[in-house]
Amino acid sequence: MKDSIKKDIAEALIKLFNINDNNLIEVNKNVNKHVSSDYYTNVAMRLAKPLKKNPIQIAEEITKNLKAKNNYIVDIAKPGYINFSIKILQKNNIVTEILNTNNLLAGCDVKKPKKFLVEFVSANPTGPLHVGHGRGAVYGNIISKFLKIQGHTVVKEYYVNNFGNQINNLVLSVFSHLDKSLKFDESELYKGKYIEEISKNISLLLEQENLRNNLGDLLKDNKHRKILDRCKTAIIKHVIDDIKNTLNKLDIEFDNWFYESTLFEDNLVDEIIQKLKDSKQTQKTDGALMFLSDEPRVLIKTNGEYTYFASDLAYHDQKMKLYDHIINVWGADHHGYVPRINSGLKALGHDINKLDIHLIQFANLYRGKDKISMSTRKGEFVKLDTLADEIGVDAINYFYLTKNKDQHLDFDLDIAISTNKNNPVYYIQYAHARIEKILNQLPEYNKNSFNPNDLKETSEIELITLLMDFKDMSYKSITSLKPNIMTNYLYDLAQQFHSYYTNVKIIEERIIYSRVYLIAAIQRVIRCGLETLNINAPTEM
RNA sequence: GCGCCUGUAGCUCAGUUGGAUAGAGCAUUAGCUUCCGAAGCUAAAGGUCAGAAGUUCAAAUCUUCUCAGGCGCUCCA
Repeated sequence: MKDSIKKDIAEALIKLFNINDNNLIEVNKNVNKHVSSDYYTNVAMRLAKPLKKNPIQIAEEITKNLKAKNNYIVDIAKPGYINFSIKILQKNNIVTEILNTNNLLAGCDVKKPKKFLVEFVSANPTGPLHVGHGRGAVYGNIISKFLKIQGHTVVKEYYVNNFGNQINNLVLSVFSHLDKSLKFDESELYKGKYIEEISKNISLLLEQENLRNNLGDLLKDNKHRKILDRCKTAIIKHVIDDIKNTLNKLDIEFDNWFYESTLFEDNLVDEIIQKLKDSKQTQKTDGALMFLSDEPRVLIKTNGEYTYFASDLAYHDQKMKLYDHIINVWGADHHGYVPRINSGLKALGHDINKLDIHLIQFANLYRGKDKISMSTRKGEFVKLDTLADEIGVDAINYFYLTKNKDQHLDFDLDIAISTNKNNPVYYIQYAHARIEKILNQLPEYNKNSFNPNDLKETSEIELITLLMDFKDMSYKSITSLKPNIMTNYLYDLAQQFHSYYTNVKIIEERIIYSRVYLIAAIQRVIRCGLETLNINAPTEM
């Protein structure tokens, strides 16, 4: 509808002023409560200056030259708006359109599908996922889905940092737990229940090798290197399995688990360092190798170890070659790292427009007024598992997705577990279930036909207008990767429906079947929206 | 000190590439059950869009500055 209005205006402009510029014409949904129209355009005001004419006058001329006026009513408002009201009968057809369309999201398809890599979660394998990881996990998963809906090919990848120092600290943490007499830097050690669990496994492994009582020697002595590596591998596997279980619980599945260590095994890190050296963008400072960015950044430390920066560049270098576009989902605390990666990749000859780094702001969880902690190191955290068990996957998805990613998010578990209208997930699902109940009582409603003339109540027109918006709204949500647009819309729709339900009785002695079609269409849209967000649409609750 | 994100009703937040008189929910107050699920609905009240200047016919939205909060400025990960 919006498109056909736009087309009509475009034709009028060519005819009147010989202006052929589609970017000039905006047709927007009217959100102003004091104006009753559906759409408006500001084109007359934008033309006022170049044409040196009064915008009202321009609006009048355009209005007179609109072609397909039979679908809508036009009026002009100061200082130069042209308002379009879709005729009610025309509007009401959206009901059957929704019910007869196979794929409501078909309009989101892109013309040229690309190969995407979406890298997300990628928490260091030094402990279980906690609630702090939840937002990035859910966000990464949903934008991957949105990209797929658009028709792109998407690979979801978890980048496992299994190489650096923090893994050594994890191993030491386990050993420290097994033998209290060993002395390490306490502040570097990981604590928490999971360390105990891992320790049990490792203890068994060491007993088999008769090394359980010689942990100190094991660490010092180079001849036990192989055993030590086996321990390390077993520890990482234990942590990764736990992470996989948690993600599984959230219905998040990765296509690929990429281990940092393979970059070194395949010599890729040295390759890109050589490349950077060749491009003369490195320098040696105090025995360390620096990359010359905004300021010198360390690639190889004085002690010969590689920094994360080095392996990250190797990782991205490889991915840039394999994909058309890469999205990294990072916590907002990493933002200072972005320019470094960009300049590094530029130096390696990559087009950095192919890389998008999505920074997710922190989410704070509350239980009533108590803030929930999430420090891995101290072992004081709530596992994401526990959260999933407590509030359910639907609530997790909804609450993490309902705010823009740039927005700090406070979310209260007491609301998420409540089963009343204070909980928006519940409220939306309830609308879906309520409709199901009615439709169940009228299984053969479609033996009666839909008559657009039946729906003339204000509440019905408002609902239909909302249904009409679904196409634009879902397009915007999916193509701009903003799930919060969808959550907000669904809440609005549920609200309108509940109000309608309370005020208009559908099952009466004389049933108006067009109303049944209307609520069926509402249910269809709610289900589609919820499924898009990985939230269940229950038929009863 | 420098950089990124944020600042809209008491609270949590919407607000479309700049458009008309600023939008919800919660909380508060006052109402609504012989009737499809009250797991709900209706209404009232609540605003210097952090502040200032600028651009524009038009600014919550764009620019600059100031203030406040969060985060980052390691040869940490």
